[in-house]
This record gives sequence, structure tokens and C-alpha cells, in this order.
Amino acid sequence: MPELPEVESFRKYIADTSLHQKIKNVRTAAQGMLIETTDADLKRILKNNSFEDTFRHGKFLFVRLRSHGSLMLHFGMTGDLLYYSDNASPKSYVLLFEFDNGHRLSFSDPRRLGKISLVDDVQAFINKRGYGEDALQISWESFYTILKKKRTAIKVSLMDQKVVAGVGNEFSDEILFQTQVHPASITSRLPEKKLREIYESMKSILKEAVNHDADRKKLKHYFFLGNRKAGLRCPGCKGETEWQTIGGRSSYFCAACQKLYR
DNA sequence: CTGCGTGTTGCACA
DNA sequence: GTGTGCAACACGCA
Repeated sequence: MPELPEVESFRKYIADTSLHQKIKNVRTAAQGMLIETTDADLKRILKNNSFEDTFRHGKFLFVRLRSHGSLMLHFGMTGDLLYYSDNASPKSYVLLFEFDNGHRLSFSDPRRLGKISLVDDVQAFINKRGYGEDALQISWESFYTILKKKRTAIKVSLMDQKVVAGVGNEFSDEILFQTQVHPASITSRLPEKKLREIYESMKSILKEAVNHDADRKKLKHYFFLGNRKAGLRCPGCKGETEWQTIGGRSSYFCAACQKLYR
């Protein structure tokens, strides 16, 4: 699920369902997913606590607790949230909250590539780990200052969470398709005008995805989102899309429409 | 059975 | 310091 738009919809989901309810019990099955905390501490801090507010930075979600800082959730590749207001029981979970009113919130993650932590100070956590500004917040000036110096592939720059936080593999491909830039282009070789287009495209695609709760069915007018294959007919030139791994990730693009800057 | 994947980190190496 | 490539984490799916 999770790039910035998915995490934003998880944020809203928690805000809409789970705030200001006493947490009666916490169940965990999150071995290997905890950062700087233990199973026992997690349970101890969260039990009888409550969620008061939500905050997202890039792909990280923070839920402020009534006491003892915030809960940090990262969804890896397969993390998901589900709120239960009936008696149905979660099929599987890595973290399960049981509220006073009998409702439950589960965090599931089959591949367990997600992360869970307790943080005292959200901004300090972000700074310490060196993450860049959130993709929906970053100014053009900051974006340009960082990108113009990067000598790595533009796709790698966009996906680098220390450059700008929130863009992942699928959205990077879509941004570069829309702006007609080959994903392997050397970032510093792109003219300022192109970087500006990429910046604007990043903002508008992410915003639209956020407005549609990251639902790929409502983003059909984009090309590569949820439609990642080689050999597709490019809507621009009618040629075939190609596949290449760039920065260790599968990248889809149209070599005819997307110019390679070297 | 093999290969792949909406993510991140750490490490070896140029 | 900058950048590249890969393995690892762990599981479901085609």
C-alpha cells in the first residue's frame, strides 16, 4: 500500500476512528519490527493511554499519546490498518489495540517490513534520521537547491527519503512519465525548468492521490499508477513501455517519450 | 519451483 | 564525502 498518499489516508483513518478512546489492552506480534523499544515497554506505555492527535511526515505516521510522547508507525510494503466496530476478529495483526468501547484497531503487515516505535519528540526523530522535508511541504527553493547537486539518477533522487520524504517507486515512475523525463537521467543534468516541472508534477499527483484516498481506481487518468508492466502501449507515442531496474527498483517508462539527460 | 514486490538499512567497493 | 549495487528482513502471489 504505502507511499505518501496511502500513509496520509491511514492518518485520516486513525483520526476518524481511534482518537480519545481509552486503550484497554494491547496485543503484539511484532518481533523484529520494533525500533528502540521492547514489546513489554510498548504494552506498558500504550495500555490505559489514548491517541490524541495524528501527524504524518513522508511515509511515517505519528500518533500523539495522552502521555509519553507518540507512537510511530511505518507501513513497509504491506502494512495496513483496520478498525473493527463489530465482533469480527482480525485475521492477523502485528499490533492490536482494544479500546474501552469494545472496538479494536489492528495494524497488519504480512511481510513485516514495517516499523513500530515510541518517540518522545517527533521532530527530533525526523532530524536525527536525516529525512528530508515532506514532499507536500517542501518549497521549490529547497527542492532545487538539493536536486541540482545530485549526480545520481533522477528516480533515485526522488525516492531518496533524505532528499524529499514520501515519494516511492510507483509515484516516482508516474511523475517522470508525466514530465517526460527518463528515470535514469542524471539529476544535475536536468535544466532548472525540467526540475521545476518535476516539482510541480510531484505536488499535483500526490495531492490528487491524497484527495482520492490513494484509490488507484480513481487515478486511472494517470498511466503507470497500478499499471506497471513492460510492453504496454504508451498513450503518447503508441510505442511500448520498457522495464529496467534503476536504483535497485523496477522502473517502467516510455523510452521514446521520456528524454534521457546525461 | 522460480522470481518478483507500493520499503529501508547496512555494508562492501569504486 | 559521493555514488552504486546487493543482501537482508519475510511473505504472498503469479
